[in-house]
Amino acid sequence: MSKTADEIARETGFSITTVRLVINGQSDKYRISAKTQKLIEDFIAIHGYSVNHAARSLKLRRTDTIGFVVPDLANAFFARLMASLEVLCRERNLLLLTVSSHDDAELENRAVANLLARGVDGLVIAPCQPTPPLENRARTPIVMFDRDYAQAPYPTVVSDNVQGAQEMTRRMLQEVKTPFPFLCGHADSPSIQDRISGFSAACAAFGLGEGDTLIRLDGEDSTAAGRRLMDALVGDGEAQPPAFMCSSLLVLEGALQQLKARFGRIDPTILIGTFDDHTMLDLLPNRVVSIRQNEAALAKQIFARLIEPAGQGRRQSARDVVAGALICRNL
Amino acid sequence: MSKTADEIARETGFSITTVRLVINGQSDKYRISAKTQKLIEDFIAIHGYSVNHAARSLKLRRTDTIGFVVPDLANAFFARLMASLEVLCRERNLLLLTVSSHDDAELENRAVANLLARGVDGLVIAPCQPTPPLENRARTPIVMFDRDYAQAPYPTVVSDNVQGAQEMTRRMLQEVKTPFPFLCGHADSPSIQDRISGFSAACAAFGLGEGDTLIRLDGEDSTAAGRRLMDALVGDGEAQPPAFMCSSLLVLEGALQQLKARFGRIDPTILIGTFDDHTMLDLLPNRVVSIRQNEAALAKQIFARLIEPAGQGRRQSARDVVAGALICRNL
DNA sequence: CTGTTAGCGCGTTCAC
DNA sequence: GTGAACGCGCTAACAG
Repeated sequence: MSKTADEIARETGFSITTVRLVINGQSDKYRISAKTQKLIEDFIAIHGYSVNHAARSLKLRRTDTIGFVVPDLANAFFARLMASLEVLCRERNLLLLTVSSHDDAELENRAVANLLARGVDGLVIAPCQPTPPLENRARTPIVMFDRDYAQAPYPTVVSDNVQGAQEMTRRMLQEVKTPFPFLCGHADSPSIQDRISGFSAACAAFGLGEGDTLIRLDGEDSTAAGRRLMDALVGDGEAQPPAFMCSSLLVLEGALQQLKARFGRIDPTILIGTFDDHTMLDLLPNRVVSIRQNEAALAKQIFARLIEPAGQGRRQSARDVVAGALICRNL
Repeated sequence: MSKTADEIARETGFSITTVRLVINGQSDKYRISAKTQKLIEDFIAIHGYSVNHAARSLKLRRTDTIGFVVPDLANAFFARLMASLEVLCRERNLLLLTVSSHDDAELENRAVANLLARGVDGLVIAPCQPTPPLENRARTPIVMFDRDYAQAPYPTVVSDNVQGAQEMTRRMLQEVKTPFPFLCGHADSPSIQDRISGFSAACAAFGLGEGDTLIRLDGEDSTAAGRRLMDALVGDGEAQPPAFMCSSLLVLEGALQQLKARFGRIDPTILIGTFDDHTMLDLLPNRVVSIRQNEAALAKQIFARLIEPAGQGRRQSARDVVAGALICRNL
């Protein structure tokens, strides 16, 4: 460990105050003699000094840390969001404490409690359950994102799922000009509800009736769900669907796996739509439309909500919506 | 904020020691009367209590945190490793502080310095440079992984790249029975050197001479590098290579992008080999061989090295090697 | 069984 | 220009 301010004072013979003034750059303000200053600075250059964050936190009641709880960092979206948040934190000398909940409500609660107990100065949560029972006694600023469970007593930032679904659906209809199915995992989550709304709206705008709006639901968001949904879709038929849309990359993966298992290959003429983007979609020969969330913009908005003066809308649980981008491949 | 132990003592009328004994579950040991215990527990149940980590750290000179520095969390390998490490940490009530260096030496140094200054109890680094100039004055246990820059003064844990490359090459030769190129990004890194050794060894074992061992190098690990390498490989020729191997997913992506750009499509008969695995490789119709690193085993080994008593081999900078798994698709 | 005490290192305030 | 002292909340050792 570097020296403490006390040690420096003792070993240089100056008083602790003098040393501190130099360390904190207030030497001019208090007219410390130039040579004293130089002496101390030289000593530090040799022996080093770094503040003891524990002591500092204890005194200032502030840890210079932000907690971040996500369902799963293996999900590229969360990883990218984390990267964006990290940049914002670094600019302000904050450290991001990231914990994954593995989509487990119990783990999520423990993570939140732990971070709160460690006195984070702010907390960002992508909840995996409707009601994170936060006993937030410290009144730590909290922001939720990604999933907007309506009742949340905290500001929430989400991507514009309605708009995204609508755009993607419109683009796909323009291409195939006929109804196509929307395979939805994690059907009970609010974001998915929004995506369904957007899909339905675009279908209606295209003149399709209720009966032509083909939505298939599954409870979980996984490749298994994708396989189930695709299995139910193709049934015993001999034809691969000309087009379909998925609620997430995982569902898409499962759906494609199922096609491959069932037909031995993926028909390259299928038009594919999916939420969330991934460079590996480049590998498909198919026409692919996807919605990429704007992680940087989301992070910026989250951060803004996090550090905005308390009471300025925090109580009203503001809800921010950030647009995504439509990405087209091979068309 | 929850009450402090002092407040609880004052407000219940007991002494701070009594309160603490109850809090720390040592009430039996010190024979605190049952009713005193109940009184205090009830008070806490109502008003809450959680230790102040800052004060605790200040006193115990221990933060119950582990620092983790990686080049890039968008890289699925690091994300998975982080997840594995997190589990190990949680079991021991440690919090993982993860920071990305974005493959920037300066950021890496700052991250390391910052974490060290914050007094992490251990530090795990996937270095992006040969010499992380660590002024580790606190003698914090440090473990390096993923990239083994030989001189590292700390224990290092890496995947068995020689063995992995050898196995993959052997499997591919068995399939195509003819020399094929190895496209290498980030050629100066030690892991890549190992992969090249393995590749060469397998080629030699197959009876191929030096001239048939086709290795192509690029300085960086990126899709751009992959495109460059593939471009140089196919030149003006009209044929796609029957088989090739890549040093990473990024290089593979770039190589495939280039094929697509050059020939309009990716020949599905190409045999592809790559380091690092990704479920999206399922989407390719091609035969694909890949090496998946064993993140859980790596994490376990890293953790073991991190918490092992200092001096037991730490100084000798142990080097652990963990085997990866060969994954075959469509063959 | 319970109470008292001495720091951990830092920031702040007041005194020389 | 410089020094001394207090308190943040906790742990640990010792004194009843």
